[in-house]
Amino acid sequence: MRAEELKGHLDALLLAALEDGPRHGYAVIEYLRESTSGRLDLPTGTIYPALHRLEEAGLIAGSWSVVGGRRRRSYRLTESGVRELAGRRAGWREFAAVVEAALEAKPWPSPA
Amino acid sequence: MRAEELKGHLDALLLAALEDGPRHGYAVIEYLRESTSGRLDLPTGTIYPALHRLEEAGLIAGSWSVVGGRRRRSYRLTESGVRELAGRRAGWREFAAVVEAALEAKPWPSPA
DNA sequence: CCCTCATATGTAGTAACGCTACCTATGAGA
DNA sequence: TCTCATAGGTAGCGTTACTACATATGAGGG
Repeated sequence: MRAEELKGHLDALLLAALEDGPRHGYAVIEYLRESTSGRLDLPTGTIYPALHRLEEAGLIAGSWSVVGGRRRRSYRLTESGVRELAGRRAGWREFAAVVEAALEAKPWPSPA
Repeated sequence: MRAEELKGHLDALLLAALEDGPRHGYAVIEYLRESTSGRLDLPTGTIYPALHRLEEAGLIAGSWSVVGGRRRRSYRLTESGVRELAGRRAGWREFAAVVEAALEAKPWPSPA
């Protein structure tokens, strides 16, 4: 699946990916791929700028480290990020409900 | 709710709004507002260009008429539009499933 | 008669954001 | 040596919903 239609929802997924502890960008990609059974495979050109945006917004905090000779930037949720994630989750449910209402506002909603 | 987060999904809603018969732009706005209990109130600057796009793409077909002294452009789904709508509905379900998987995937199941 | 509102359609310009394509660098394994 | 997986990054593009504005008619109130 392309992340094209993710517009406006990617941030929520990134925050969720950091909810159970810090991860670096590459690991976030793998996490999202695995947690969606391979259906969501984001390109690095999508992930890294998005993480920078979230850091700039103060929702996540990054720190450099070196593991196995490779430098990593690990991100953790800030307090603000935790609140934002909660709001995003609620926002998603609201959004999904609205789309489903509009999409399925049909006299035959369920198979007889 | 703003349609900002609709990016990539608005077309599906517009096609769905025309599924049970032709409507003109203004009526589409009202339909979407009512079918979502007022939660989705789209500005005309969003609707009209979007309808033009869909017509250009051959998914809907428009025709002018005059009702009560006011000109209207009514749109109906083309065959291509009907197929597109089916695909969009399937696409939505897939998309929603992916987002929910990523949003709710927890390595540590919440049941305490 | 005038003014405002609801109806009805439209455009111009802007901003957001995920994309493609590309670049750099290290460690492991063939 | 060569390629792949790992790890980070940027530049520029295309799409798309937005704000703000413009036009026009009919109905209703003052």
